[in-house]
Amino acid sequence: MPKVVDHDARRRDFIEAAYQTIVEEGLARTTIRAVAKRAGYTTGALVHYFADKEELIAHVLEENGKLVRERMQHAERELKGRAALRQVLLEALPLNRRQHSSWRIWLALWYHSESSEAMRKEERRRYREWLGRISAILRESIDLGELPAGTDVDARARLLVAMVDGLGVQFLMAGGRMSARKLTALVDGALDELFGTG
Amino acid sequence: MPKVVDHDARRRDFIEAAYQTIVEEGLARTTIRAVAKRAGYTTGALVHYFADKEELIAHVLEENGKLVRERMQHAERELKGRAALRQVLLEALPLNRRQHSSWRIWLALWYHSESSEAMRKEERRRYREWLGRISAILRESIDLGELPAGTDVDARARLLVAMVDGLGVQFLMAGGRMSARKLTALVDGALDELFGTG
Amino acid sequence: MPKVVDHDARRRDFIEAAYQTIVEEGLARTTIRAVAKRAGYTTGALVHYFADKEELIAHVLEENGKLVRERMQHAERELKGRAALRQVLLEALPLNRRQHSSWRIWLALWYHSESSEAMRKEERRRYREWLGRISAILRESIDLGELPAGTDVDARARLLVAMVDGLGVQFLMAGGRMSARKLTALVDGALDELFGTG
Amino acid sequence: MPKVVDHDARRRDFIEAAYQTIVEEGLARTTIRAVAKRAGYTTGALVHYFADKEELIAHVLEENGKLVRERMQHAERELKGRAALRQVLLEALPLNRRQHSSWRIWLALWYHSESSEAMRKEERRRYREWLGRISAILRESIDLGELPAGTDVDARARLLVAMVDGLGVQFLMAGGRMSARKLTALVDGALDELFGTG
DNA sequence: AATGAATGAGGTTTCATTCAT
DNA sequence: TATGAATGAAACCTCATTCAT
Repeated sequence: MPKVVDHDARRRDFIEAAYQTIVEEGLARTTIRAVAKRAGYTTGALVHYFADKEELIAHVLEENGKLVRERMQHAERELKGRAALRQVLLEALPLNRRQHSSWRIWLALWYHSESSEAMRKEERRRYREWLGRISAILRESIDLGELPAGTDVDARARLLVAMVDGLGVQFLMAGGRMSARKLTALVDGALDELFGTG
Repeated sequence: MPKVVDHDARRRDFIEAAYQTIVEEGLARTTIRAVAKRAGYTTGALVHYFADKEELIAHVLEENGKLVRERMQHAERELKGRAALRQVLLEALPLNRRQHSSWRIWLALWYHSESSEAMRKEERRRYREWLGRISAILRESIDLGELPAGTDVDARARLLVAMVDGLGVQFLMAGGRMSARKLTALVDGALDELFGTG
Repeated sequence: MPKVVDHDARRRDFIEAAYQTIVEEGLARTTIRAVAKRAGYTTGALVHYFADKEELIAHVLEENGKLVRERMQHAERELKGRAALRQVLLEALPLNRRQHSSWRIWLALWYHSESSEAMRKEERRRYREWLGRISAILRESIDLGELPAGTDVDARARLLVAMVDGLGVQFLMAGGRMSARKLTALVDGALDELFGTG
Repeated sequence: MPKVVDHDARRRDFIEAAYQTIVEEGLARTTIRAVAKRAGYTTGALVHYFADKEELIAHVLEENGKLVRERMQHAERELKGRAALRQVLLEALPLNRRQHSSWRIWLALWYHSESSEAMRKEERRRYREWLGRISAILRESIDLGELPAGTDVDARARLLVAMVDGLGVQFLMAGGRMSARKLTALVDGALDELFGTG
């Protein structure tokens, strides 16, 4: 019998180590040595689980997507219409530690997407999900009578996603000079306007 | 007798070469060798003008900011109120070749801002300018009667900047799947709403 | 009770797998992982049967020698004198798939012989066999009256072996630009001369 | 002014170091580290002159070809007909230190030719030269009346080249058990037969 | 007997930086 | 000032070998 090792658990270890390294050091400084060391193994061990660096990074992206998705789905399950929309948008912003990490990944994604097919692919998937999710909630809001029937759902969804992406960047770049409260207020202001409650 | 050299002109050569290299190859592939070669000099020459790579990059960022500023100022000189706002927002989006280049720089900025003080500093300057410019136009619109007097100028400005940043990223990531026309329509839709002309 | 395993059969599996890998990938790319995988086992299993890589390779060489020997012996059993000589020489050339494989092994042997005692040893054995075989057939030809009694058997044998080795290399390097027919014609021309039938 | 360096001389240094390393250690152990060290530089320096390992090796092959060519041409200038042929054949055999080195290169060439286009190309060039040279001398011998007019020059040339290649390998593999005198005697025996003087 | 995870040395390559000229 | 050769650290990747199970 082989040395008893939970192969999947070990893979998760490396993915988690890579995730944390990207978040803390940036993708450029995320070397396989650094990842392996953080995970408590040697570089050679990492290669057992991921053929090369690119494959490892791809898994990190996938993992990040999965985490975000779960948080969003949770918000949708609990709430409806405007309340759900608000929760999903806030959940996407870098207000807490987990989301802050996801944002570091996204910035890396945006930056590298011009030179990496894997990155582009992942980023497109992210947008597709985002737009689909927001659109669904908007249609729900229409059904609930919160929004007028003639609302251009697709355009609205794109503008909301843009707002979140843009506010997220602003918040990150402010480096503590913008409060979470202010960020939330901006989102609520936009929602007030959208739902005609301003 | 010292060799007569236009020190500033030479510096601009290197900055321009670095700018083009970042835009075309990405910051990761922007080696000082590549920059020096593109400028028509050797690595050793570059070192005379910039202490290290980071200093060179910082100057590229500054240069990029200057270029964008000039385009914006031009738009402001020619137009007023809503028309000026529209022009400034469109000017910021990656619709033409020049703006596309600036966006490549910004993505690099965002990505590296966590690990580079120079990047953070430049990015904060960019936001300050952006917000100041938009706020000024919004106030102008209020004066012109295009917007109600009670408009929260600061919040509006932040949301507009966020929209532009977010839409810019969406457009870049779409990689040709989103038309310039559609992007413009999204901005116009947002302006219609803001100015109550939807 | 120990697990019942046909030790020799398992060893042959590995040797055969290594043989095929060398032939198809070259000795440089013949990693023990690749061999083990091709054999349907893991690297750890291979180690049970061969102390290290060199020992495995040595067995491949031995196996290859055995295969060639069998083909030659078959030719000798069926034919006599010049006819046997012709058959043995042609059997040695890389005209068919099996022989092509042996030639890949020999080229590896020649190349590595300077740095590997095992290789040198195997190669010397190959020559000893070759020369003994050819010499025996030449003496047979003398007995049959096909060759004059004064023939310098040893020199003749060495020149014939050299011819085969040299032609084999030419054929392999030509990479399809030399036909099997032409190769055969060259051998027949040499035999015509040797046996005074040109 | 730059550091004064004879660029071509430096390249030759590296090529010579690589040549010696291949000869003494074999191509497999010819690492760029080893080559650079032997040349007295660091690995980084080597990269200034050769983009990668393959390019360096290609130059070694070319250099080797040049050396052999020069020796052959010298033999041809001084002698005619059979005497020239004898000299060229002996010059090709690994009888002296210089030729011994060339043979190590050729064995590497043969071995790696299946997996390297550069190797195949170089080897084909070697054969073309070889055959052309021998054919020319054979035609000269016909003109001189040393050989009958009907001699099949092409077939003869191929057999002579094969003989030399085969004898060279035998000699190398014998590892000192075959004397230079014996090797020369074998060649002379073959020439006696060819020129009808046996 | 067999597994296959893990090690760690060693390979090629890239590149910011230094420095003799 | 300018050159560009040279350094040397660090990156990714490969792989024979070891060893706990």
